[in-house]
Amino acid sequence: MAKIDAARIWSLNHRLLMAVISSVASDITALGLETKELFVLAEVDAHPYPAELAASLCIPKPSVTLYVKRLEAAGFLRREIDTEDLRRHRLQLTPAGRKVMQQGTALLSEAFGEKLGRLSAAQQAELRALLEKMS
Amino acid sequence: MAKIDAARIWSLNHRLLMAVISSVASDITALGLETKELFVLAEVDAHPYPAELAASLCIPKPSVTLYVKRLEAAGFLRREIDTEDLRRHRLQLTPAGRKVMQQGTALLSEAFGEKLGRLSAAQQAELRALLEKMS
DNA sequence: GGAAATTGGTTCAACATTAATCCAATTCCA
DNA sequence: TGGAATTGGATTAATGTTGAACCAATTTCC
Repeated sequence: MAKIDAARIWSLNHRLLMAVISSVASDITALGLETKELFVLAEVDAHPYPAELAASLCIPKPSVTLYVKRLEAAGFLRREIDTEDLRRHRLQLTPAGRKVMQQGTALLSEAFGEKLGRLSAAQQAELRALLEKMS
Repeated sequence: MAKIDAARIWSLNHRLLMAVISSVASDITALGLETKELFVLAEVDAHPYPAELAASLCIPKPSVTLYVKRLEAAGFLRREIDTEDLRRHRLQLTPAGRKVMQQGTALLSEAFGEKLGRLSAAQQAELRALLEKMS
């Protein structure tokens, strides 16, 4: 059962996440960014370099280049050459970027929260713990 | 905390799934289909009509048209006009399609199983129950 | 019965993504 | 030290995806 079940759990999970993301996609674009760009924004604090973002988010480097370029043009991101390594671009959220990131994150939270709401607080904590253990 | 935490759980989960999928992508394409096509194949038994697949998988109709066309050309899928409703195309896995679907699913299971393996059997069952409750 | 609205699926043109390739800065190591 | 290998990031040409519009079958409802 283990093998089959893993695929089933994966697929359940995948559909759940996809349903959530597509339910908020239009609200997110109303904030002035695409959902993929929101993922990037939300990771910048933890991974302030494009190469790190690409690895962390499992997206190709050229995509990161593109998203960062758009986010910078929109005034959500600032980039400066790293003084330690002149190849690297250190990224930083602007105040506007942080605001829109928090708004987008709140939208996601709200939508996912509707699903999470079917669980008790203890179960939510349990879910989080299980996911963290797997990460 | 509820709001912030929902986004955190969502994001944890998302990264986990993306990491799994990208780790098996090349093995799946070696089977002769794309990962997106595998998702379609794996849903055909439960949702044998393109419109249902689009809704169930949260992908646009034109994409389903394309994937189904490719899967049919590859001999993994057969389609026939539904006698009840001449607009509908009833889809059916071919033996080859079922085989490759099972192989692809097994790859996914194996990769996800490595993550799942960090949980006890009881915890795995718990995770599944939580996800089903949310779906 | 039959016009209007809905639904299943396709097409195509516009748009988004990415593999392959490149350049520059850095690191490795003989 | 200095040439080879590696790494960060950008570019571009090719590929993948999808919104908008479409046609045909079905359903609704007057």
